[in-house]
Amino acid sequence: MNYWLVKSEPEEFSIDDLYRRPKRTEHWDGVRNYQARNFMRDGMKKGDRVFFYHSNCETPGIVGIAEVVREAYPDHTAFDPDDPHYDPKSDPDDPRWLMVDVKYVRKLKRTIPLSELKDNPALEDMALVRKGNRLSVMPVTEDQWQTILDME
DNA sequence: GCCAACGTTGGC
DNA sequence: GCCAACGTTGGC
Repeated sequence: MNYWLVKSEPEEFSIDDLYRRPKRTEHWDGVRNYQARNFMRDGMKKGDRVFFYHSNCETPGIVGIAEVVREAYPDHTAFDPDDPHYDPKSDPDDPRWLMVDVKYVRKLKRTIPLSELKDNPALEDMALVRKGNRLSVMPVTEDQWQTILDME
């Protein structure tokens, strides 16, 4: 099994929003970064576990766990001119952008704030804690996963 | 192919 | 709200 971390702005889509979705499942649309897309396309497999991270909010940090329930398929929001993530260069016959479906697993007992993640030497290789990193989908090693669960 | 300009991300 | 860091765009 592989481990991942995805970011979301809670005012746009929070862990509670995921919980309230039918079947507690939502498609992870709107990723418009090639590196992040490639992780979804090439790496994310059904059953993989995913840390849910809240960004751009009062206390940025890891708030919960989800799981991949459907592997990469075309992100239809790229084809919709009325969608904020519309990309005219994504051809429906050769989709440029992909998404996966993720399902709520559980909330963490507490938010693990970014500040604590940055302070833990065991996590210094995570893209998340490196300065200026904007990647919204990233891999997490098994050791990092366990370290974070221990922090919970 | 270079690189300046621009738009976005996201912590603070 | 500010702004540093980064990715993308497009002129040349």
